[in-house]
Amino acid sequence: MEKILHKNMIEVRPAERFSPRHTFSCGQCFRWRGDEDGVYTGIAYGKAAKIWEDNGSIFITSDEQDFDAVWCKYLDLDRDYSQYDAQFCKNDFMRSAVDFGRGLKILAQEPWEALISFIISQCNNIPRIEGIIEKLCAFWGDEIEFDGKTVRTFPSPARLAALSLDELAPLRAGYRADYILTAAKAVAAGELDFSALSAMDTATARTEIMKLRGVGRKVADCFLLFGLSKMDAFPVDTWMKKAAPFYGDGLDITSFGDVAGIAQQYIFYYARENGLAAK
DNA sequence: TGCCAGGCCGAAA
DNA sequence: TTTCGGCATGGC
Repeated sequence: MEKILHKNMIEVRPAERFSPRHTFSCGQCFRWRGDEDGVYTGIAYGKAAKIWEDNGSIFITSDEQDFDAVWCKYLDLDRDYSQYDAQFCKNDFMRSAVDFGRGLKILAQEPWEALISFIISQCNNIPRIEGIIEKLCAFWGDEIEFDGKTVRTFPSPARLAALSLDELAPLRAGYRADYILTAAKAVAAGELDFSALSAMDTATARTEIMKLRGVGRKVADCFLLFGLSKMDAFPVDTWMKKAAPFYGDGLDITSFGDVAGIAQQYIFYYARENGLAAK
């Protein structure tokens, strides 16, 4: 991967291993917005940026320091996913899924944001998930200036922990509000330590995070995969169950071993975008 | 209008 | 251990 410095912008090439569209619209994150030109705007680790692809390169509005400290890791740019193609493409279905989503990357999201985002996602549809998270940030996030306007970060655990259920009511998050508050209080009180979880093996970390009220196997594995970059975690949701008869044709998600989570994301994205139905 | 959404909890079997 | 009703809300 080649990094080229421009004024207020970093160029990375070649671009074929990273697709902003597939990465930001494959259902792993809820705060990146694309415009009609394919320019995506979002916030991570307190930094805002625009990211787009043009003429074989990826462009990121960032200085070199933020690129090295935040974006390179967040976008998983150093990992070449093509190394998994032979492993993933074991049948026609998997070949189609990988072809469809080629260029998607598993984002290294902030653990706290990933946890809350996927607590909100449970039994919910994506437009509404995005709406609830947008309100969450608008109400309680910190202001930062970007591109001539004010944008807001994802609110801190302490900020949310100080709220009551009544104060969370404007989110219209339903029964999930209680889960959000429970998680915020656990993190703010130091009972839930993301660094400690990160150091654990996946199975142990899963057992620990599932002790939180409102966190079952599905939310836990989304948190492990998208929030702690544990690539062997593999969330199984309704779409994955619908897809199972297809990818499971002599194949099992666990057979993808320590990158099962990446395989899972190809399958989920392909199944959802193509309205895959069970046989 | 009714069905469904990147589910989870607690009780019953 | 598996199954199942209830849960809040709103997108489609």
